[in-house]
Amino acid sequence: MKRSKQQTRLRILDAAFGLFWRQGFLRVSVDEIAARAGITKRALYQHFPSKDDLMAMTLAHSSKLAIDRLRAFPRAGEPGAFIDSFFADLSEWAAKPKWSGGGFTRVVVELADLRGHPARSIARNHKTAVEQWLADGLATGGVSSQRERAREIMLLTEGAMALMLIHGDRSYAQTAARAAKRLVRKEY
Amino acid sequence: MKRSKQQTRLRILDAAFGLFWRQGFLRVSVDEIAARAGITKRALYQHFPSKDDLMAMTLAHSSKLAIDRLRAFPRAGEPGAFIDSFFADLSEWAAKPKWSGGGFTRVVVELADLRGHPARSIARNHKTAVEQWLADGLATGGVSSQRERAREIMLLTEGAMALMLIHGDRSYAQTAARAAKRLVRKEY
DNA sequence: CCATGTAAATACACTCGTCAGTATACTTCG
DNA sequence: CGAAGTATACTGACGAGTGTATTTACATGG
Repeated sequence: MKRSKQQTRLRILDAAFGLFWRQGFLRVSVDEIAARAGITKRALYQHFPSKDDLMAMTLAHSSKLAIDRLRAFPRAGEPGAFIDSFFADLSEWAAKPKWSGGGFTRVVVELADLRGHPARSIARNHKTAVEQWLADGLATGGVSSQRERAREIMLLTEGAMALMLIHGDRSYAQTAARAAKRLVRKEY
Repeated sequence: MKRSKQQTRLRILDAAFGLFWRQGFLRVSVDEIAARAGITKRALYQHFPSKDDLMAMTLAHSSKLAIDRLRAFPRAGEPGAFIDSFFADLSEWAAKPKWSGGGFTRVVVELADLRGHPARSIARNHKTAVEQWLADGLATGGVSSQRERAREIMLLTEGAMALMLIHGDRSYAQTAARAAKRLVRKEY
């Protein structure tokens, strides 16, 4: 059962991501992560020095994945359609049976009082990248003041995630999409 | 040092609120709460049967306080001014040195995978009440489609809390206020 | 083709700390 | 007396991280 270092590392990151995402940081034990990765705890600690580091690495890894996914997202064409498909995607994501909100925001909330935690700056960079991606997409669609519009869409997106989680009601994503489309209309 | 049952109960709720709000549910121990309330743990357990119940009672209590505070909020007059003062209040709140986001949202996020937890329905009711309060305020100001507009403002508010926490940048509240004002304009 | 070294992982017991919740006997105040 | 609380020690569980000896599989060189 010899596996390459990289391979095992990835297995651990995948396992950690799935668990952190569903149950948060504090409610997941290192033993659980190791078990899910099909590995012993001792072996896990040969790859990551501590649970906090593992969490930071996990976030960094899933940020990469999420941003790759965004890059593949259809962004050209009319901004209304772009916004619609963006929020439709969000809504579909939230439809997963055990959806527990966005992983990045969740982590930041959970570690809200720990200002210096490495995971927080990763989450910050991630959100900044998404906002930038939105601004680029809007500019491509001919929207002016893309920076402000992109921020507004970020606000609506984060709000939709929180309220969908609180109420278990996905229609908040639709409301957010309608609001976003009105906000980017030229006539306004 | 004889105190009335009600008095002690309130001291505990206050202590718990302060700690839960800053550090979340999991990161606070019952011992800490008791110490902060100036009481022994044993005495605390004569008022609340478990930490989970205490948390639920704490949320219910602080929901009452928050809604009383909202009721005292100036709501009459021009909707633009109403929205401005609402988000200004939010921004000021977030300026507190150790601000850690909204307590209700934080709790829901932290317990995201525990669907049946009593604290969650309290948070849900709270957000519903706030949304209703917003709709009433908008209607008073002559805004039409107040329900949809109120939902949009909720989205912007929750988003602003999340992003202010993530980035440590209060300007998201201003962006949210501007967006909200544009969304309620009659001409739209 | 086989020996042997070595990286990766196992098995498993153990330390140390934390924390929810309990038990029991005592105290204070009205 | 009785309600409210103190003091203090305890149980039982869980979890992060370590120590140590052992095993598996591949690589390389003879």
